[in-house]
Amino acid sequence: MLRSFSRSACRVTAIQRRFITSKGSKLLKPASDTHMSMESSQNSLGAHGGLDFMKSSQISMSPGFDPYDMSHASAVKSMTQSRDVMQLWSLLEACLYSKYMKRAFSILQSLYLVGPHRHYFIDDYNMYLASYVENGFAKSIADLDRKLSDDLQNSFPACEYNDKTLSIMIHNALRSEEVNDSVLRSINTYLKMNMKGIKSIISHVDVLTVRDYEILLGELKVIKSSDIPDATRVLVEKNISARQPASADEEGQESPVLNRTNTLNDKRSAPSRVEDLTKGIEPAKMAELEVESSISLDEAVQSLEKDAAKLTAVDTLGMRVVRHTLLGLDLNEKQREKIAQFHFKAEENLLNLDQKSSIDFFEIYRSLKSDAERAKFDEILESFNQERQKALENRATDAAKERWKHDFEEARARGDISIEKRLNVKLWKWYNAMLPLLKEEVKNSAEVMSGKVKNSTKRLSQEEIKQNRARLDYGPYLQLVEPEKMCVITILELLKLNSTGGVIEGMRTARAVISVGKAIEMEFRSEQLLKNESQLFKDVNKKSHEFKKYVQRAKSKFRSYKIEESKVVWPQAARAKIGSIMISMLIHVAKVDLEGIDPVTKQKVYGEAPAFSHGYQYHNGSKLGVLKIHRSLIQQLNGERLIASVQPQLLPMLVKPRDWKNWKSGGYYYNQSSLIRSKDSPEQMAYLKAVSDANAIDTVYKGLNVLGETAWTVNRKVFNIMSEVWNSGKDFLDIPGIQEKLELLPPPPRDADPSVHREWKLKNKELANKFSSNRSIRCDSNYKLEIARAFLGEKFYFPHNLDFRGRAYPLSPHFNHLGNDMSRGLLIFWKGKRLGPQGLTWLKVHLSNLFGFDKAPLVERISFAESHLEDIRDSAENPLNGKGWWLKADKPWQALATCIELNEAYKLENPEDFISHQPVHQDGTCNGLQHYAALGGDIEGATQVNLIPNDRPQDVYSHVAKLVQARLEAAAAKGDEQAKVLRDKITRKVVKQTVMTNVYGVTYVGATLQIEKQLSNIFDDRKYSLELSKYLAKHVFAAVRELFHGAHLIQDWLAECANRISKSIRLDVDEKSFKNGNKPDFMSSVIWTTPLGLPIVQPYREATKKQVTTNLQTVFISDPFSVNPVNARRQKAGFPPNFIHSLDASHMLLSAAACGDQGLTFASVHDSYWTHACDVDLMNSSLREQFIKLHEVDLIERLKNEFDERYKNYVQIARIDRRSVLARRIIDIRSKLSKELGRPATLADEIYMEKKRSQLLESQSLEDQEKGKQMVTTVSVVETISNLKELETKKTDGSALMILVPMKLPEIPPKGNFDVQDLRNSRYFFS
Amino acid sequence: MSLAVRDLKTLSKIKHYYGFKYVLNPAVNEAILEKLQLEKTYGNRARWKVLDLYPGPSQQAALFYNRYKPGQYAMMESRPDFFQHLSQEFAESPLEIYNKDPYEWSSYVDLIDRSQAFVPEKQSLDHINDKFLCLANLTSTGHEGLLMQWYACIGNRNWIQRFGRVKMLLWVPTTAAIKLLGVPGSLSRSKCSVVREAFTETKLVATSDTKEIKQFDSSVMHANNPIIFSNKDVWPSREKGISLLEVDPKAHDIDLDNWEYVTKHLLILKKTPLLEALDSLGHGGKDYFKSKIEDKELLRKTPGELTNDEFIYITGLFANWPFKPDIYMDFVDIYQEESIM
DNA sequence: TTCTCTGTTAATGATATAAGTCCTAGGAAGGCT
DNA sequence: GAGTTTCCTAGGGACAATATCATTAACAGAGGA
Repeated sequence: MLRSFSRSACRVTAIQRRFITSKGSKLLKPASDTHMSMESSQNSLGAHGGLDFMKSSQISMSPGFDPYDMSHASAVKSMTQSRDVMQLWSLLEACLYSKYMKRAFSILQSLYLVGPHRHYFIDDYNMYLASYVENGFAKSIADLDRKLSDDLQNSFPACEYNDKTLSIMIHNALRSEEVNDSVLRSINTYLKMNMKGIKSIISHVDVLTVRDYEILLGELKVIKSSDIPDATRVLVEKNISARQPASADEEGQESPVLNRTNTLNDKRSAPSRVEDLTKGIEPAKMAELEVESSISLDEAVQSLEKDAAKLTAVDTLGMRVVRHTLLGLDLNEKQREKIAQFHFKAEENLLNLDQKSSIDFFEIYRSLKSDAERAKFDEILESFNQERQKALENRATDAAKERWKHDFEEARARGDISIEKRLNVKLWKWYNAMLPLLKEEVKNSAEVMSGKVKNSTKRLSQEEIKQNRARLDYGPYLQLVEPEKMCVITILELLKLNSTGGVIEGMRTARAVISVGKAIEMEFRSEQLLKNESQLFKDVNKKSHEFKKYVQRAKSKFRSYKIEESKVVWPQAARAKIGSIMISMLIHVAKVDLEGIDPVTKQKVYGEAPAFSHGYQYHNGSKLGVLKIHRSLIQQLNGERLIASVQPQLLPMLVKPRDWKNWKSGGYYYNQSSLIRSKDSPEQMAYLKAVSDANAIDTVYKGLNVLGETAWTVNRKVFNIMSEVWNSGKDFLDIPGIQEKLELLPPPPRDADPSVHREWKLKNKELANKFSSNRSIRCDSNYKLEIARAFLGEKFYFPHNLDFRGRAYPLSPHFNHLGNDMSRGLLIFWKGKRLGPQGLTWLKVHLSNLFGFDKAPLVERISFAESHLEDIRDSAENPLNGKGWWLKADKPWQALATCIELNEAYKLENPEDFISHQPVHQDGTCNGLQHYAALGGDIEGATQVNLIPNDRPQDVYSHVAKLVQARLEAAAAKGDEQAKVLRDKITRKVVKQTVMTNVYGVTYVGATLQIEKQLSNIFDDRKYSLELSKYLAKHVFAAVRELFHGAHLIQDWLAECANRISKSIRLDVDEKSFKNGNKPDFMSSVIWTTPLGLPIVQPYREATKKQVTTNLQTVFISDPFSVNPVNARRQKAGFPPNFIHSLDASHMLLSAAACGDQGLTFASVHDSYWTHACDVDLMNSSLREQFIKLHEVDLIERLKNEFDERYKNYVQIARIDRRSVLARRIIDIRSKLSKELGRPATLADEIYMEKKRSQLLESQSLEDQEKGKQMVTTVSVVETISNLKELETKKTDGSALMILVPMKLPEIPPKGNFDVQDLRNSRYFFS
Repeated sequence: MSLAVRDLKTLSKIKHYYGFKYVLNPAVNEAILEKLQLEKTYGNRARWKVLDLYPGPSQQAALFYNRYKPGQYAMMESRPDFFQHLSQEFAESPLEIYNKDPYEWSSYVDLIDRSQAFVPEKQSLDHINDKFLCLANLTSTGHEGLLMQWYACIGNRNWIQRFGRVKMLLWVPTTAAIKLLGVPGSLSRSKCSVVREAFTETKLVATSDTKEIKQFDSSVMHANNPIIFSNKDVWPSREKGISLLEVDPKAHDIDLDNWEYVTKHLLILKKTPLLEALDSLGHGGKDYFKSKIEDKELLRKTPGELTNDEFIYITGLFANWPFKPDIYMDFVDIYQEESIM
């Protein structure tokens, strides 16, 4: 079948659809509105396999939507504006929180002046107004009325209030002492002023408190119960009935929440969106159920606890219930005792290891007999963990501080005055020294900001004036977080950054200041959430356990509401400034005690020196600001457990992550994370927001939520072994041993030959490099182990989000299943499943795979494991002192875990009865090539990567190795020396990595290095092996190209598309893009939509960095809001692999969703999919089905259509021979144009002319269309030419003429005959 | 016999100049030689050895040879076009041509030690070596690094400077000359000018009439009174000019390692008062030096205003600092890590 | 009172820093078949 | 004379940063019309 046939059908529909939608939308409406209108027509769009591609791609291409890729001038303008807005926002926010209402108001005035932002201005005003009210600036109702009308009429005439404004007014009215008639009158007026109905006013749970609702509903009776958002309603009603027991019945009858018609205005309160923990059950019912059970529990608690003799006091009722439930389970004596003594203090930091009397929840869970008990246990653990998670996320800094204090006091009590004081004692001292300094600074800058300090009044030195000016900049941010916390944060951050950035005993200043600033911002955000929360719920009766649930639910609703709402991030420069202030203060106070030898007197001397020192180092002639940590401190740090300094946002979660519902709501509870971690690409964010608002990427959310739902725990056995190895301090597998300090070579004599000096320098650099990379690996392993230790016996989850191509990653970076062999070996599923016959065999296969024996038929792999049963037993029972068979595996730690699992299973009479927690992996055969083969319909390629059924799995790497071998033989025969040397050295291993990464666009240099790594084992001479590697890399590339011809055609096509797109010009560019003559700045990046509807924007642009002055030094940081030309090279090089990654990511998410539907536990590492051993077959068939579903559509064709549509009317620059006919015609047109303009015409003029033509052609009026057809432009002339290719020349001199030609993408390479449906029977597809 | 001196017109036919620039006006070159009065230093012509590095079109070499007829005149040139040109030009002359790259340290070992083809006389450090002169052209911007290393070699007394205080006549880009000749307090004061001050007596002999020469410190122009030639006499001629430096090495006994560390770090903060700048030398630098330096006036100066003697003074204090940092760990290794999964 | 000119300041851009200089792609030329 | 090879050069890359100087833009204030 020919490609052209199958490809055209889809195109017509796409264009028609676009036509319909573009008519339906209004140009000037904000993007989100446009999409809403489109939503109605979406049903007809889902034709392609039910995936979200169509819906989403149309949104991002709709006429009103143009976030970034606009003309240079307007892009610059809007981006500078949005940068300004961002800065103003963050300032506004800061001022409001620190109660500088005056300054806040003037910021509002500036914001008001930003034209395009006007539409959203009312939100900012509301923020201001709410703060105004909250801080008691409104003396009375009338007072605020006056203010509002004055502001809106005089200061911001073009701004209209909205329902939120009204809810603030109501809230203010209800603040007054007594609720009398006049209050009621006012409230009634406000309610009547509604824009979208009373319900809309009432929906603002972030403004109105529970008490407010109570009064409105209970006392004033001006609203209906059904108007209150769900989560809050139950709470309000309960509260009312608690206050007025008499009328409880009455209210209760009214309350049943059956009204489901209230979704029109406020999506967020849609009752169908059930809160995290109560998935699938209608809230009201749920509530009833819980009330019942918890009340009865309450009673039971009393009776049961009377008997328990030695229960440790547990203060809250909630925790009593937790413990009670646990004790109610079927447990053995030891477990009971443990639980009885366990504190159940949620506030106890998980990371305070020494103080934690640990309880192994996993062990208890595993010992439970019935599913019912396990379910009950899970539920109760979840509610306990809910509290702990909150404590973890919010009290991290306090916990650290408490520990320092504790250690300090202990040391003092002991009278310990030795020089080698414990680290924490030092930290506590620093903290105490720093705090007053910081408080002083906070005070000073507060004074400067409130205008009390005038530079003119007092005589101030030049420096003070400068300092005060700077305070105006950073002052607002300094007021937001308690000084105590800021001190702790600063200290922790600096310790954490020790030896990063290639600095030997310290860190880069730039990184340090930004990290500190960022950490403070993070603290502010989560604190802010908490504060608001307690503010709004302060009147709620919390004493009874029964209420807790409601409060919790309402709070969680409130939180996600609030998180979604927050739009501000501090500008990088502000972070740096704050950070530098903090750090310079710490430098000032933090001291260490020293001893040293005086070089003159040779006496021992004692002294004191700053613990941190700011200086510079050179690298290749460029300066680098560094913050050095004193050596004596470094030595102490090496021995410490620094786990406490890990931000809680970087740890796994104790409870199920918040579901992804929206592009910026999901993951942690008190911290915002965004769906896509596109580092500072506002462009992609804009696209993402649009599709997210249109609910076009629900499959993505669904997949991610499945990943987040997977509960894990730490494999205690493996952990113990690892811990033993670790504590020995020796190097073992990939863990480097402890190294005391960096020993450098002594310098050669001064008058030695310069080459000797050079050698010495190089050697030392290498030593330092080795040292610090070992150190950082060991440090990283330490983090992993310590986190694992903290989570021993716990049930935890990994919240996920996506990188810019849509690949999923856990948010917690240190310890997760994507990590190295060590992390993976430590992780097992919380949930266990019986192996069964299939499970047992898969477990064996898994072991065989881990040994690298993964390309044989399954039977052989099974027998591999079976033939090593004795080794398995030995490894499991005697891992460190036995034969150490597991150490020979490719992935030893995971192999060990599997050995242990198998060994345990075989201890049973019937191993199939074993309850297994071990994840079993299924990996694709070079997953990238699988996608390429499917895209190209390339039969040979498909065979190689097991898309086509076969009784033996194909081994690509061996195959390529063979091909390379053949090439070398041929070359050797011709007398090629290098080929002769290499011909018998080609193994599977040598080529493996290169073949694999080739798909992902590895460069020639990268491949050379990979091969060199392998060859360096054979050849000693580094230079020689590098030379050979280069040579070999060429051959490997050629061989892969030969073998996967189809894939490479596609790859080239993708690259060429990216190349042309990133060198194309939009018609509405303006002169600014042409500032360097006829070399315009290219602004279009490659944008596409994944099959799941996720829009991907390649973020490769030329970054512009600027110097920002801070207290310590200037730092060089990039401004994410600047509009920069694209980096065409990177766009081109990145696109093919990124496209493939976006496909494998789609496949993963689809599979995740499918597996989730089937109730499988599912985890993935990009192209390696994990589940329980017994479910592997089920998962495999899902994987195949989803792969087929993905590739049923001709994705390349669809991509081209999308491109054609998105980059329609773009032009590119070509060079043609000046003497050709075409050239003469163009010159002719140009001279005419010049005459009209009265000046020489530029390329920009031509583009403008062409723009007019295309506007006419696309116009609705026939007359205009006709005009357009008549118009002759330099581009239209080219369109008439068919042999453009022939005319093009490469010459850059005078003989060539630069012309504009319409951008045309190359033709798609023909598709082969492979039918993806064949995959269904290929069992080695993933194995 | 006299060697032919080619003019600019002829020599500009050489295809590649590899980014180097040469003065190709015989009159200018003659004037320069006249001004240098080398005969005062090098009395014994027969035992006089001259090493000419990157001779290029070799107009200067021909003039030099014609004027002085030194006992040995060796040229080191490996660039194909120039090497070929030299081979033709001096085939029948006493001038020696070595096809070696002056950039490589090994070239000198080969020439001097291994092949013994050019063996200069080693002399003591109390005078300029009167049997060995080095001429070189380092006018390519890419070779500025080499120039600076040669200066460092003077301090280290290695490379050709192991034969005593060997005078060098160096053609360099004017911008480099400006940097090297910076005096305390001037705008162009930098580490390399301190190096120059510490190890050498360097004079500006000649410079082209491009506009950069305004940046020379007026005292330099005054004291050296250089020949100013037209930039048109330079080939290939661009807007940037070249200058000739006469470098006379000095004897010194500086504690080089510490001195390097101190100057390097202090000169980063050229315009920061010394007391503050000293803090960047290591943990507690400010306190230590404050207690050691009596002269408060010195502490108020900025590093850019310090003379080498003052740097040496500070170096002395630094060396005796009990808690001084490890000066050999003074480098960074960027580009490792940064692989966030 | 409004407007223009001038001096001041903030912001932005440019340049030097250290001191072994990486590699490869692309193009012109030169010497060969 | 076409094609291949060789050699040069530019040019991309990581001056993947920072201090300081030069230049420009912005701004305020004074003084004149």
